[in-house]
Amino acid sequence: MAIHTNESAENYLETILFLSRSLPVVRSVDIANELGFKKSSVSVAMKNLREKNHITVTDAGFIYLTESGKEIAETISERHEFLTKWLVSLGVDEEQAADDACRMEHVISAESFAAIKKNIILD
Amino acid sequence: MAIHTNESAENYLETILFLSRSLPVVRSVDIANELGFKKSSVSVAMKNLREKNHITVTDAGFIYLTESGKEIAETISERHEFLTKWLVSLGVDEEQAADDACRMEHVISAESFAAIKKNIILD
DNA sequence: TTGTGGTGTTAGTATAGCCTAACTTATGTT
DNA sequence: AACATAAGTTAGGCTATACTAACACCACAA
Repeated sequence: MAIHTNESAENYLETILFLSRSLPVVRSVDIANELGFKKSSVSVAMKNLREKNHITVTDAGFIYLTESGKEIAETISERHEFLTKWLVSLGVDEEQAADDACRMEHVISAESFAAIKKNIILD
Repeated sequence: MAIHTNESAENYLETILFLSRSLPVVRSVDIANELGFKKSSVSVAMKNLREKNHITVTDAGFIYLTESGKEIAETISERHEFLTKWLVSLGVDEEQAADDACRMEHVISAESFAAIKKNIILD
């Protein structure tokens, strides 16, 4: 049976990366808004990510990905984009595609994703 | 964020269907053996499935899918087979493919699965 | 200076799903 | 009869992840 080891953590990291592309700095509250979670939930999650050394947080509350955090975020983000585009190219509705991608991106092995990427040409 | 509403339940139902293909009757202990779970866990899960009317259980402990249970089980089972074959056809190792399929099968929307099935010809 | 809004934290709650431990019950063997 | 084995149940524990409630802090405005 699948153990969702880190799905939640992966999502937070991906969101931090995503937000960092449009915001000058990323704060807990930005993540909460983006994900529709309460700030207390994000606060606890950030504490965990800090303990795992996937992020650093400045005194001002600005959140930055560490090397390991960036690596995870980029992996998930790449999958997200690819899977979304792929589903859309198959005729799936944008929103639904993004939604499904958001769940699939966490459960595919590196091996399978590589195989999919190699065999499916987009654009 | 994804809410794994029924991943566990879906898996149990799929397993019941799977076992019913090779066993004369399916009992809790068979499910526990198949999934590598403890019988107490299965017992509780069966209680939930019973309450949701996805299975019926005879006095002798034989488990049968109801219409709704069968429908879910068949949906998931079809996805499992399709996704596994697909990944294998892309060069993914049998075991890894089955493993990934087992996780993907629960998170894909009906719309996306239909689109994938329509666009990918296997065999 | 006092008050208000925005941000973050902590504590405690709830649910899902697995686990171990302990128990009941039925069956079957000696 | 007595005990072992197999099957199922219940109670309680643990982890992950979200939640609400309550509070601390800061900065700015009246």
